[in-house]
Amino acid sequence: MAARLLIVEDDPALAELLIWHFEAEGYEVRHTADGEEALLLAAEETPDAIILDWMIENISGIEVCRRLRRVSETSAVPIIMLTARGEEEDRIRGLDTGADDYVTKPFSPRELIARLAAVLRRSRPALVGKTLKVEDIELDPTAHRVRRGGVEINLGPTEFRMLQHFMERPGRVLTRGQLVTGVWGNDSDIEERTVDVQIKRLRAALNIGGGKDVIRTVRSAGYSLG
Amino acid sequence: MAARLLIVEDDPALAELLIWHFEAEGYEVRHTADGEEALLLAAEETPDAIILDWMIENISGIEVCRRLRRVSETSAVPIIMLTARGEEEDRIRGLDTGADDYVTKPFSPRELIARLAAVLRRSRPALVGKTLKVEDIELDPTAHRVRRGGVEINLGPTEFRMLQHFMERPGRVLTRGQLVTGVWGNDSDIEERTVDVQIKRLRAALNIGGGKDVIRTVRSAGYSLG
DNA sequence: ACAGAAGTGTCATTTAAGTGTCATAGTTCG
DNA sequence: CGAACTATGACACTTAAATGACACTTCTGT
Repeated sequence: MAARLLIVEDDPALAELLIWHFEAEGYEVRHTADGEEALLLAAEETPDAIILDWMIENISGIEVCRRLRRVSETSAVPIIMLTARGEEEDRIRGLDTGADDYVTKPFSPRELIARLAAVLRRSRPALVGKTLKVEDIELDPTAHRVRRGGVEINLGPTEFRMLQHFMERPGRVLTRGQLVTGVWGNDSDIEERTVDVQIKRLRAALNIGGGKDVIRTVRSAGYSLG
Repeated sequence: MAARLLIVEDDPALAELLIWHFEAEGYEVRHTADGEEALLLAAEETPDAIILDWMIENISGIEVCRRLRRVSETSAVPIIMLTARGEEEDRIRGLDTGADDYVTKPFSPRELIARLAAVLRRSRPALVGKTLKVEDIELDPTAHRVRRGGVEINLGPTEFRMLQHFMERPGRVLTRGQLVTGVWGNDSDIEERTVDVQIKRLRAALNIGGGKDVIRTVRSAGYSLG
């Protein structure tokens, strides 16, 4: 599963360069030059990370950053800021605003790619080939394998994606809507009730060895793991 | 719950400076100058983050980093590297090795603190103040969880919204009218007396462990928390 | 290509949890 | 004491989630 990236950059030349490099790295890239549009896109598609230029049209990058953090859909998405200035004050303001890292222009694409990998390693370990662990459940994304208490568990594809989605966000409550877009994809017209059924199946599969239920139902909100 | 930090730094002056600053920020700090000892301490105490100098005695910081990543206890702990060099190659090697961020000497403590907060925000959001706290009650909005004195408490949706509403305005007296619009929404036609009932239910839930009542009734005005 | 197995989405139904209102009992304060 | 409020228990009602069944699709091995 390729990581999805949103690049917010209003210099067309730089944008193209970035898109080219990231696509070569296997990322799925969306791009906009406009801050307002960036907010919409981000909320709609919840990318795995956002590359954000400090100075863009309409609103400043820092303001975009702040607003991304305020919206619950995007509050957890890692943000890397691109900035032309090098002063420490600016750096700190960027970080306080909620950026996860910043890269000072001029930079080499290689550096930006390394930074992005580092940031993703934290937030979405599965995208960088790490096994996920929550309580006694282990999920190896590359081997497509799940174990509970050391015992291998068999999951269908949807169950697997759903479990991975949960394990990347342990403890967090996900609404049915978030699960639909996260597990089935952005443009699927799935009944929200179907989520319930899939949850039931996932539960059944995970508890097959007699373990206690690890999926918590949060009434009128959604479900969470662990 | 204070975040626990491990500082690995062999320059005594710098170490002391860092310890002083981080403790002032409320972190619980452990320190060692030795690489091997750092590995032991890290595995034993699994800190919430590690500040690691690039060049230390015995083994290089980069080697420590690599080995921290290899041990399962510490493989997920965020690492910030301190480095004296500024060359890009080194930066990238540091990140590839598994460091989550690096800071180039000389740096200001303020910057390091901001970086640390950024890194922790990713890995342990609960430690960076995303949860609301009033007296011995904690409410985590993303996990949809409430604890009193460390013990988990189960709330219905309305009770949860109501508690959150109070916790966002600690100490403030809210009239029934304000509560109706705040908790039920602007356009709800709810009896004001219903607020009383919901308050009673919230109280019952919060005092389930035998704690004293934290909701104050203000006669002819409303209610307040804390 | 084909049969059988495994997996998936939807619906109707059952079960459970939470909510709003009211009548009544209890408090507070002048 | 009595007026004005607030607390409480009961109950009917709403809303939400779990479940079982079933038709349909996708895989898998032959």
